[in-house]
Amino acid sequence: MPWEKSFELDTATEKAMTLFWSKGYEATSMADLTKTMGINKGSLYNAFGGKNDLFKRALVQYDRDVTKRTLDMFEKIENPKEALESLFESIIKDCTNDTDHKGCFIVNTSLETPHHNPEIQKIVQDSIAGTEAFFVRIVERGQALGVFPKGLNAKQVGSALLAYMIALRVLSRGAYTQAGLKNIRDQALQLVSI
Amino acid sequence: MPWEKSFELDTATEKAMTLFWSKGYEATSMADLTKTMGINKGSLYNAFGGKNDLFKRALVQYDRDVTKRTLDMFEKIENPKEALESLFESIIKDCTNDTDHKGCFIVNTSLETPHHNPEIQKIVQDSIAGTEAFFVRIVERGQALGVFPKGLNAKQVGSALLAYMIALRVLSRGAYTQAGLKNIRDQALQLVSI
DNA sequence: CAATATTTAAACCGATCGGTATAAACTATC
DNA sequence: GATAGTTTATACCGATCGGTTTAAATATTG
Repeated sequence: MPWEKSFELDTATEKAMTLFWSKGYEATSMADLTKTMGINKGSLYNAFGGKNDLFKRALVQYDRDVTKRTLDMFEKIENPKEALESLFESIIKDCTNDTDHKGCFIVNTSLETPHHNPEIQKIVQDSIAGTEAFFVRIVERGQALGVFPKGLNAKQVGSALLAYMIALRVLSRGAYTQAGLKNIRDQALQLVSI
Repeated sequence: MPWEKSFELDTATEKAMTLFWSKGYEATSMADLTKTMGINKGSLYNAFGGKNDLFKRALVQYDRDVTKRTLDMFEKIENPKEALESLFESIIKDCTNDTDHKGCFIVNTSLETPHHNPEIQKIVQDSIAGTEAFFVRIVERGQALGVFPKGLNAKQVGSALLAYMIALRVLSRGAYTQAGLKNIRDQALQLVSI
């Protein structure tokens, strides 16, 4: 056996991810990708298959390494109220820190969803369903611990928190003011305040 | 004076609008546009200037003929509670009726906003600010009429309603279930329930 | 009909699109 | 060092991109 592939698939995918995340599928060209990923066109096609396959791989990797990882992190916070506060705070902080205003790759893709193939659509749907389930669990745990009102309908409030999060991600791409974002965050947290 | 232009600029723009609305800027080609608008390439460039100018014109026209017109319509409803109910109902109804799942042209564009020129960005920002102001007025009027709780912070609740609306528009593109959309609508209306 | 202006179809432009092929340079194992 | 597989650079593919140009066909006014 003579040689192993010299570049890490996940590392290369991560660079592709950032491009697709920032610019979307259509506006990202293969030339962009090879330049940013630092690998040759031939290697890219050999390793990933094509633009669409690479996009799908990047989306799956984002869901695994960013979305799921972030949610896991916040779910480990013992106080659900603190978990929600930190989560929404981090979304707003993202907005100031990320000069590219990339927002959320999944949310961005969900807007292009009607023009993607079913596989991509399913990844987006599952990811969003996962985020909603996360919010429902947080609400239920908060109720069990007595830090959230017992009377809340956890599923309903979970949907509402998902909605607030998505709106923040959308508006953080540039169409809104920082003050407006904080208003929305405050309203989200007020949903579960006693 | 020999002749007037034979096609209505607004009618042609409306057809372009539907394309951009459904597919986004990048994914819509000049060939798509000339075919759908039913006018020749030369005429299109002569009358509109180019793809970007046409996009801007379509976006302005959408804001005028769809967004503002719709909001005006709902604002004319004397009971603010009914106005909100009808508005959110119509968003959900859009989702079932429109097989293309176009969502909202302004919201769709706001997601691509980082890659559009400042003029386009401003149209999106102003439109969203206008929608927020609409919600604030509705809330204030509802409070004055005693159908909404007096204790609400109208600006905060206005932001929250805007957020719910945006989330509905995003999720109606296909990433969510009909039941989930209704959950979100219910939560939005509960914001102002006594 | 004559004059004027618009629309159309079509060829054309250079650039770029996603994707492929090739051959040389490289790096590992044996 | 020979061998085998990977990488690179590069040229190439047909198709399409946004945009321009040209000339003929068309429609409106005087």
